[in-house]
Amino acid sequence: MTSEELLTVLAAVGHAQRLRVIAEVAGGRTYVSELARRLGISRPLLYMHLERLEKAGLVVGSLELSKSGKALKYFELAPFDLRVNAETITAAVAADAEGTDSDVKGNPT
Amino acid sequence: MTSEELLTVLAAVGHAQRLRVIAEVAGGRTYVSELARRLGISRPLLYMHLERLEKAGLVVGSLELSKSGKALKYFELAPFDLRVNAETITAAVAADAEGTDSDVKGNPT
DNA sequence: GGCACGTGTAAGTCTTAACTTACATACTTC
DNA sequence: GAAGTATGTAAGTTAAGACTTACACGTGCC
Repeated sequence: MTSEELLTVLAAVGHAQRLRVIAEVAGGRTYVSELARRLGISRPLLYMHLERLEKAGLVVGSLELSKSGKALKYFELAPFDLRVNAETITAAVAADAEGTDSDVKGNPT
Repeated sequence: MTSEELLTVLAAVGHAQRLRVIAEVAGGRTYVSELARRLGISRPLLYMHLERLEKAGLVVGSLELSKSGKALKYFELAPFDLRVNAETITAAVAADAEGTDSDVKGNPT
């Protein structure tokens, strides 16, 4: 994991609104407009946050058609469990310095 | 842990420069000016980042006197291991709601 | 005393992210 | 076809961080 990837997740999660979004989505899948109402924020704003969370791989969205024919964009939580400690961070920063060699270390024994 | 506390850590760690700072300090304690040179950033800027990291409890600084009499501000890594997952986040957001009766959901227990 | 090296901080600039407003599109129901 | 609800995005404003420059202060050394 490069520091850029790590940063994408950390920066995504390092914001009050997005923390609330995650908490809400963790309670069950919802569609955007409904979520915006629940959180009391504007839909475009929520949209931006969801985009960022999705890019970080924390939530996944899917456009679905209700049986009434209306298009609803549902979001649900993606399984994630990131460890933030000195080891994770130094490894990520070191991965940058390694240049092109991505140095896959799934099991740093 | 409230979301504010969680956020302090996540926001502190969610920045490229600070990631590098942590990685560098993880390699051993150093004083500010030396660290600034190594990272190639200005001392006041580093100062700000260190302040933020310290506030988040990720590093600890101590002003020491070298035997030559010069004051050096040393920083070293604080032990930390935070888990970033749905559970941590929902718990933190829920902790906020405790004590504030602003929004009681339609699920009275 | 003047230079080199260190800490600490104030004040400004600049960049980026967050947020708002507004509009286009689509389908349902009345 | 107008009203309601939904998605999607563009364009603008505002707020927040990040970053720079500059200075005050202290100590050791030539």
